Formats: sequence, C-alpha cells, structure tokens
Amino acid sequence: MTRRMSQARGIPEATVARLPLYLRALNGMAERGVATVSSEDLAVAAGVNSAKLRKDLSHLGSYGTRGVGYDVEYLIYQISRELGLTQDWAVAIIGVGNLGRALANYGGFVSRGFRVAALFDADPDVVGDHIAGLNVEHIDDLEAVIRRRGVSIAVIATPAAKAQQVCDRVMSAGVTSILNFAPVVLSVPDDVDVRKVDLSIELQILAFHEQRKADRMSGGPVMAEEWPEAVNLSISSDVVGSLGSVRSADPAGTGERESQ
Amino acid sequence: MTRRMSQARGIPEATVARLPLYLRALNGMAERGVATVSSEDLAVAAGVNSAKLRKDLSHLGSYGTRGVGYDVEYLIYQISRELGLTQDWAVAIIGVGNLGRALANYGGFVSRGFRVAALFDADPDVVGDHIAGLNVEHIDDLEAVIRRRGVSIAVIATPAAKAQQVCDRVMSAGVTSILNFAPVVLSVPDDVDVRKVDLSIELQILAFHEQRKADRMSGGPVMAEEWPEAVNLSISSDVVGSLGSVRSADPAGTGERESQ
DNA sequence: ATCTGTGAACGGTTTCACAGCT
DNA sequence: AGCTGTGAAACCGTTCACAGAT
Repeated sequence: MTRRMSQARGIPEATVARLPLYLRALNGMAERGVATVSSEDLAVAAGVNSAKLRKDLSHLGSYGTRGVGYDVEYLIYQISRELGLTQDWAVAIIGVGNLGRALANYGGFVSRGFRVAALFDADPDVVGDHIAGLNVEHIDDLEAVIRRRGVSIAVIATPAAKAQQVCDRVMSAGVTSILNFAPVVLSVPDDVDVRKVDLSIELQILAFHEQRKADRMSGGPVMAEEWPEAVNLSISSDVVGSLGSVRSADPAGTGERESQ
Repeated sequence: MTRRMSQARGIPEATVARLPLYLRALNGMAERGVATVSSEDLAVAAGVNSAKLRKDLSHLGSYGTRGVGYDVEYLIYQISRELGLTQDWAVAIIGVGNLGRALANYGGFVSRGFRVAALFDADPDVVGDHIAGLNVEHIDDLEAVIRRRGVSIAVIATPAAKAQQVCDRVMSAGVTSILNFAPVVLSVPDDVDVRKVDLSIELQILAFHEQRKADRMSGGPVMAEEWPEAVNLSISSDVVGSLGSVRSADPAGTGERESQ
C-alpha cells in the first residue's frame, strides 16, 4: 500500500536546489557513523528549517519512519538517485584561464558523479598543456571531442565576449546543460538548462545589504530628500541623447545612501 | 508632486538580485552609445520579461518616462547608487589556492565598486607571494589587517574544513558580509549576510535536469518500479543502528559520496 | 512518546492587463 | 500612439500545526 505513485511529476525547483545540501550533510553523518537522523537534526546540519526539509523529502517519497527518523545510508542513496548521481557525467571545461584552471584542479568539486572529460582553449600557447591529468585541446576540435567523449555538461569559463559563441557550439554538439561563469546572459532554446555563477553579481548583492546596514547604524531610517538636485526633472527631454558614448558621468559625484 | 516617498521600505530580495543584471545590460548599452531604452529592450538584454523589469524598477522610484523609456545613464546611476556601488568596497580574499588566485586575478569581477584590499593564506610557502599586485599576508594577521584596511566583504576560498573558523575570525574583525566558496554551511548571526557559490551544487542541479531530459527521451514518463529490491522495507527496525562507523554501504552497487 | 507527512494558511514573486502620462 | 507604473490575479514556496504511523 501507499505504493510509490507519489512524487513522479516534477519536484519543485526550490527543492531540487536543496537536495545537494542534504546530501552533503548526510554524507558527513555517514562518515561519522551516524545511522539514523531526525528531520530536526538534518535540517540544522543543512541550514534549513525542519518543516521545509520534511516537505522537500516528501516530494521524493516516504522515506522516513515516524517516531524514528531517516536512515542515513538509504536517504543518501535515494537523493543520489534522484539527482542523477548514480551515473557519471562527463564535463567539459571551455576556457583554461585562471578560472578554468582552478576549476579543473578543484578536485573536490568534480567529485562523485562528475568527471572532467575535456579541456579546451583558443590560445595556442595553452593548447597542449597538461592540467589535472588532461591535455588541453584546441577549441577547433570542440564539437568532435564533445561528441566522442559523450560530454553532457559544459562549463564555460571563457571571457565574456566569447561565451555566446562557445555556448552555440557546445549546443550544436548536443550539450543541453551549461554552467556559465562568464558575465553574460546566454541565449539558449527552452530545452537547454543554463546555470550561472557570477562573482560580481554576488558581490553587488552583498554591497546592497552592507550599505543598508551601514545606513541603519548612522542616520536611522533616513528617507526622502536623499539625493542630489537636478533629479526630479527625470529625463526632461534634452538630456536624453546628449551623452553619446561617455561611460560614467556620476551625475553628482556623491556617494549616496538611503532609506532603511 | 509625486514626491519621492515611495520605495523606501525595502526592495524585494528577488529584485535586488536582478539589479546587477540590469546594470550590466545598461553599461553595455551606454558603451554603445544608446541614450534611451524601453523596458522591453532592456528586459531582453537582461534576459527577463518586461513586466518584471518594470516592477523591479518601480521599487526604486519612477525613473522612466511614459511613451519614451528609461534614460540609460540616469538609470545606471540610480541602480548603482541603490546597490551601493557609488562607494568603493574593500574586499579580502582568504585562501590563495587555485580558486583564490583566480579570484584575485579576475580583473573583471572586481569591477566598479570593489577593490581587493588583502589576500590571506595559512601556508608559509604562499605567504609573501605577490599576486595581482598584492602581497599575500599570513592568516595570523587577519583581524588586524582587515580592521586596518577597512575591509567590509570577505571572500572565503579556503578548504571546507577551515571555512567556519575563518568565518568566525572575519566576523570578530567586524565583517558582516561574506561570499563563501567553501562547500559548507556557515553558521552566522542574523546580522551577517552570507552568499555562497558552490560548484558542486550547481552541477548536481544540472545533472538532475539532464537526467530528466534523458528519461523523457527514452521511456517517456517512467515512474514507479525504478529501483532495486529490498527497498520497500524502509528502515525496518533492526537495520537502524547496525551500521556503526562503516562509511558507505552503497545500497546498489552505485558509489556514492559527494562534494568536496 | 516521538517524529514524519501533509493539508491549510501565509507571504512573497511573477504575470496580466490596463489606466494614466507623455 | 507608445510605453511606463501598478492594482489584481495567479503562482510558487514556506511555515504552521496536527493527524497518523511506529
């Protein structure tokens, strides 16, 4: 009874994004010899609250035991399977600059379930280098090598200007999952998944909150009246179109602040 | 009229996370000499839909002109100010391994608004190295240097095992914004913001979707009946507690483990 | 007695569609 | 005519609180 049946059609994206967190916490517990864990303990280890954790796990099926908790090894297996980690995925890294090199060498990141199968670069000086036990191939061979080695995930670590064309090429070689480190919005068809990692965006988000905290310290909830004159006119006709290719005017050399 | 007054109380987190995207698209336009842009065009450039973009911008105030669009330079200024980029933030990178080195050298990422002010490492062989124009300092001096140079954002690029203690130390030096590259959940008080970048999590999310796509190809919506026997018994009493410190029983010839 | 699994309430985010300004 | 700004609706994710299993 209570046969499988449940889960199936689609685990919420938010849940998928947390499963790796649970998996990591569970692996730590397994290493320390923990056999069973309650939703409360696992939630703490993963940094979420326990109701959320239970709901997340309930999307995979009923893998817990009421009054007891979850069997650590069993849950590890179920989550791994759900995430597709019971098979090995071949990953290609395109762009072997500082970042690409770091990624290739980042032993831990390409852990169980993933295998760096190819490295590519356009620079002839770099092609042929031996990095993390792999030869750097020339970008011209991208499609052929990707197909031959069955690469299904591409990591783009090229300069921003090359990212879209690299993206187009890996897609033409059949890749439908891309991890993008270049600071550009890639355009891809609906059947291709792109995840991006963008350092400057993360920093900017932190800066926003940092600024809020700083403001709270000093002025308290300052609001209104917080910016340079010549502002309420909004666009006011002739300003528009006058700036040409000037980069950053900084319309009042300030150093603002604001609300909150 | 229509005096400021609006916005003020908190911009939604989801909006904050997109502002850097808009900013980047706008900077590209400014460089190409575009003076005015419609919500539709900017939305396309940023990879979002135009209603969302308009709502996002409306949280900052009414900076557009009906029937016309947004003034590019003016919007750049407003978003920059909102994000706190009109001041410079001093960033410290802790851990100068492959990744830390890549981050320090990643010219583009520390762009407008950010400045790498210090590099730290625990390895005596690395301390004293000159990277991206900076001396690598010993981790023992962390608190002192952070205070002296007014660092307000710390980037943790250490091994997982050291991340929490580094986190504690930067916090004790007054840092309240952390960008964490180590694959651990940092525990911090409420007034500290942590953002994490986790390569193995991103890959696992991609693997999940990749697996779904593969499944859809072949068997169509396969469901139920997809796992090895000896499973429906769930925890079944005596299995619990029997595993002691064994690491990985591996419930089906797969080969788990994971991240880092 | 304990702890999971889940309906129901809640809060935040996205999308729709149009009123209102230029 | 064109495009922004925004209520209202739809959607998704989280939290609450408890029924139900062990």
